[in-house]
Amino acid sequence: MSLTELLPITDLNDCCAPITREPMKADGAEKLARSLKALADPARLRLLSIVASHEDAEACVCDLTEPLGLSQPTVSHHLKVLVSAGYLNREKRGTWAYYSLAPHALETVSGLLGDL
Amino acid sequence: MSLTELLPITDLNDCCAPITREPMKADGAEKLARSLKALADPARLRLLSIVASHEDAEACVCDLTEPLGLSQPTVSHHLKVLVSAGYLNREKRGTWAYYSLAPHALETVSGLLGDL
DNA sequence: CGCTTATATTGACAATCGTCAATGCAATAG
DNA sequence: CTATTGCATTGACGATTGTCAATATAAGCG
Repeated sequence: MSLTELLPITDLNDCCAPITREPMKADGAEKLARSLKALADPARLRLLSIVASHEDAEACVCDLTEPLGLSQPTVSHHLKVLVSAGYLNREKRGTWAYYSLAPHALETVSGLLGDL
Repeated sequence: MSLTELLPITDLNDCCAPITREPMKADGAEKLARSLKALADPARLRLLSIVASHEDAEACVCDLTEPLGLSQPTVSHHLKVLVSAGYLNREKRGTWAYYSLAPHALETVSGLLGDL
């Protein structure tokens, strides 16, 4: 996945007309596929799920490395993919980086799948 | 994606308890990731969308090759991925193979994302 | 200033993926 | 039977991915 080309989830809203039964255009299909690819990894799904179940729905990298059983650079990499795709927000406070769920990102992509 | 290990979508229903705010287990994350990976490709999203917008929601390979601009073997490959993941059903009638949407597959995965 | 701690980046590697040309396999037509 | 048509499979190829070790950056502490 090329990180530099990821679009925020909000751009997905115009990937396809919501009600019509027309086939998806190539452009919309690529946008949606990019958003799904960012989600389609067990480590990233667990990261989202751990963040979601934390108090205040935020967590720092140190909270995430051990439960996943992956190295710290690998966790940082997955977090970057999720931020680039618009699923997570990143806030740096002091030495720590706190990740939190982006408000409607998951609902948006989930809704688009339902309309497919 | 290893085609032999794909599970039917129905198996996703026990990938994680629906309401709880517990982090996903590794096993459930892998199942859901496999289902999402099958979806996370522009050609496959367009295939689903074309099938969905057809009369009777079914189409043969000959209907699908030209609108995608991909070779026939490539289209057959993508269709196989979608069938293995449980998104499409395949019925052979005479020389033709007709693909149709599996009834609740997309809703299931879409619902799981919403609960994440 | 140097030392420690938390996170990010780089570079490498094996594994997987998407694609096509060539070929195989069934089912129908003649 | 042979020829044709629709689809599947195989094998190859470059491209992308997930992972880690090593290194870099940056913030706080002494």
